[in-house]
Formats: sequence, C-alpha cells, structure tokens
Amino acid sequence: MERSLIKDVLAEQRFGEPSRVCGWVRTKRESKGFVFLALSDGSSQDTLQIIVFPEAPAFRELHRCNTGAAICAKGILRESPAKGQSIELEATDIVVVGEVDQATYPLQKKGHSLEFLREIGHLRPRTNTFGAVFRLRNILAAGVHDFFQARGFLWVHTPIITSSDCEGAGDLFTVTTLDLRNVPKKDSGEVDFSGDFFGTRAYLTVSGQLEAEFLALSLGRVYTFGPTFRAENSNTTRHLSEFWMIEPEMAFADLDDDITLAEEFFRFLCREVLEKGHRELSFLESHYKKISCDELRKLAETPFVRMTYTDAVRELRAANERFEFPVSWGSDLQSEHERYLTDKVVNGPLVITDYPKEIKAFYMKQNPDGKTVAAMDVLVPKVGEIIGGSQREDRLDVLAQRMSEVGISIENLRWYLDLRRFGTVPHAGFGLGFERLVQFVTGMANIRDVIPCPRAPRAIRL
RNA sequence: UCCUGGGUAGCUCAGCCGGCAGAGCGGGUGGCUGUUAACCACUUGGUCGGGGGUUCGAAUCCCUCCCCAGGAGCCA
Repeated sequence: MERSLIKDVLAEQRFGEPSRVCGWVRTKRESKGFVFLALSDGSSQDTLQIIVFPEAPAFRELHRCNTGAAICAKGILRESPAKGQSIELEATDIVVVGEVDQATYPLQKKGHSLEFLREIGHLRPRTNTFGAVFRLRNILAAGVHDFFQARGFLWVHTPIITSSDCEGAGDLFTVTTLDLRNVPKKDSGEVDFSGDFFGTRAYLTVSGQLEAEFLALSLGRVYTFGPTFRAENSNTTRHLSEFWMIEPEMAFADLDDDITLAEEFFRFLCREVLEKGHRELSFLESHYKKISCDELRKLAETPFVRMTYTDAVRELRAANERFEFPVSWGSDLQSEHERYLTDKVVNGPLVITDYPKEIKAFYMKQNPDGKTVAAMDVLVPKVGEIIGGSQREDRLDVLAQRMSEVGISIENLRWYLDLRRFGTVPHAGFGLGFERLVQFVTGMANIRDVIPCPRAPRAIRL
C-alpha cells in the first residue's frame, strides 16, 4: 500500500478507508486494553493518533515503538470518539523501521530548553518547535520566489567566492589552498597570494549586490537569494557568520520605488505565512508568546511609517527617555534608539531614509543637499534592522569622487564604474537577511534557532 | 571583543557565609477499558565544567582556563 502523508490524512478525513503512514513516534500512552501512539512524519504540525488493540498483530510490535522510533503503520482510518482529534488510525500492522534505545535517546516527551536542543542540532527538527520553524522557513523561502517571479524579476546566481573585498570594511573569510604550514610571504611580510589557487586573494562573499547591479543593468529586474558570509566576531542573538540574503536590484528605479518594493515584499510574506503556516504560527504563539497571528495580520495590512534620518534624530532628542548613548546628527542610530522608534513611537515597522553619507556605503546615491544619501533601513520591533537598501550612485564622476574619498581602489572596480560609463541608469535595491525575517515571523528569540546548522564564532559543530 | 549571569543525575534546577550529593521530570518495572507532554505505585540514576591552590575537610572560598546564555559594539 502506498504511503500517505499525515498532512493529507488529517486534511482529507477519509473515515473507514485503509491507510498506511510512516514517521517517528512522539509519545506512547499505554492502557491495559489499548495503546495510543502519536506519530509525526514532518509533513504537518499535528501528529496522527494511532490506536492499537490487543487483538491486532501490531500489538506485538508495540514494545519497540518508543519515543523516537521510526515506524510504518497500516490500518483503517476511524472517527475519533475522544476529544483532541477528529481522526485516528486503528492499526492492524506495524513495521518498526528503526528502533530507539530509550536510555540514551536525548529527546523526551516533555519539553526541552532551546539551549539544550542547540547541542543536538541533528535531532531538534523532530521537536514541535523546530518542525514549526523549519516549515515556516520553507514557506517564506518559496514565498520569496513567488513574489519576485510574479513581478518579472529574474533569480540570478552571484558568486560565493569573490576577489572583491571592498563592500564595507566588514571582515571577510579568506578562501585559500596555500599550504598553511608554509605560507609564502612578500618582502614586506604580507602573505603572497600570487601562487594561490586564483593567483590573487579570494574571499567568501559578503553580498551579491555589486554583481546584481550589472545583471540589473542588462536584465532589468533581478534578485539574489543565497548564502553570504561575515567573519565578524559578533556574539549576539541577531548575527550569524553564514546567513542567507535576498537582494533585489531594479533598473529605472529610485529610492521611493525601492521602499515600495520592500514594503510590498514584507507584507506579501506576512500574508503567505498566515495562509500556509497557520498551524505552525499558532503553535509558536501558544508556546512562546513572542509572536501573534493578529500582529502579523495587522502588519500585512498597514503601510510602513516613513521617516527621514534627520526627523528620527529630532524625534529621539525630543524624547523623554534616558538613552545610554547620546543622539546627535551624523552618528549612527544605536539599537536602543531604533527600539525606541519601532516599539514606542510607531509601534510597528519603520523606514528611515536619507542617512548622512559618512555612515553609509560608497555606492549610495548622494542627495542634492550634499550631506545625505538616498538610503533606507527597514526596522521592525524586537529584531531591529531587517532590510537595508538604497538608490545607487549612477553618476560616474560622483561615484569615482566618492570612492577616492573613502579610499576604495578604482582599478579593482573598473567594471563597476563601466556600468556608469556605458548606458548608466537610475537603479536601486535592498538586502534582506533571510534569517532575521524568519526570526521575526516565528518569534524565535535567537537567530541560531531559525537555521538548521548555525555558524557563529567558535560554533560550527554540525 | 567588552559587560553581566551561569556550568551539580539524561533534562530543568535546589544546595554555595566549608562538615554524609538532593528534588521534579525522563528511563526501567508493575497497575489502569479512550488517552492527549495521560495517570498511580515502586525503582534507577553523579568525574558537582577542566586544572591548580587554601584547609583536618571544598559542589561551597581563591586563581586560571574552557563552555553556555543575555546585553553592547559591528551589521543583515
């Protein structure tokens, strides 16, 4: 008999029909006259209840059907007479596929702390919580593609290994095949990469934006969705060394178009997750109380509040609030400032625009005032910055001038300047940290709990 | 990297102004005619993070290293 997914069995409610399901036992509850199993196969948040009576051949296998065991159960679907579920499988036959030694199996029926589950990353997807998180992550990932594909954006694949080290001054991972026991050095004492695999120093990418720009300036509308890497020694609940980023880039677009895109994108994903991940959201809401479906529904409907950096500074200086760090025009907003604005002033997502050029990247378009750039950050309550974007500087002379001001080699980025030399066009885009989005939607407090194998300083166990 | 709090049974934690290593949960065994992270009874379980020091005696006090969590910086 063909195997059914528990998701379908629960949805279709085919009482009286035969069925065969396979999965892992969550709990076993034994009485004298019958035994209940709760079975999960990962296809849904809900388990399927299996009942076994002593007369059934399956009964003889029950001593091996402990928490965590992999089994296939065959029987007839019945209407459940008790509260808690409407359908259950009355099993006639059970095949134990993989047994579990109860004494050493780390997952028990009772809940575990997220910290403990982080130590057993290969088993934590079997829990309610991580099953919910990873199913929601999938809904969001699929939603990203649905959103952009429906709007004529091309998914482009920018490189993971790159020679470009100039996007911000962030720390990069070096990729090398040099013999680490005998590293060649120049006379100056610096490492000589000329004999390395690529003949020059190579890195793991920190962003696909620069490459996405040349693709947008030929294909029109593109987006990247792939892994990026930061070697920063950040130990926080919001940072990973390896994370997935989404970076759309649009030709013939300005900052306003960029913000509109970001807003529609974010709200679309809220709707997707409400529609397709309702059971998962409800579970997380009831167990962690960090996110609510009502909240997401509201977000899916209300427009973002827009505020210039200058206005934000004015708002913060007028605030009747003691900040640890002073607020002054020209310095970047601190976490506490952002949190005050999102949680107390607007109580929802906020877009801050037109930052001072000194605190933003060299490629952002300078505004007519000569002091600010056409940049935008989307801040959401609890998580903070989730999207950072800008209109790009499309004037050759202004861009070249800015690059020399901040000390970026024009020689290495000749190709990037070519885009302004040959058929330049106003264009804009943004970057969204996928894990922060998953974090926001699931309400998980630590970003390490929304990716299967989190990478962070001194953390690469699994 | 900095600040703060932690590390004791498989898990969650109590014990910490020095004096016999504890509880709940889990695991095991038995019971129970519709259970829902079932329930009841009995039972099992320890390198007190590692190393060093003080002391008659250290889970407890001191030094040091490692690890974990939260906050900060950096950012997405």
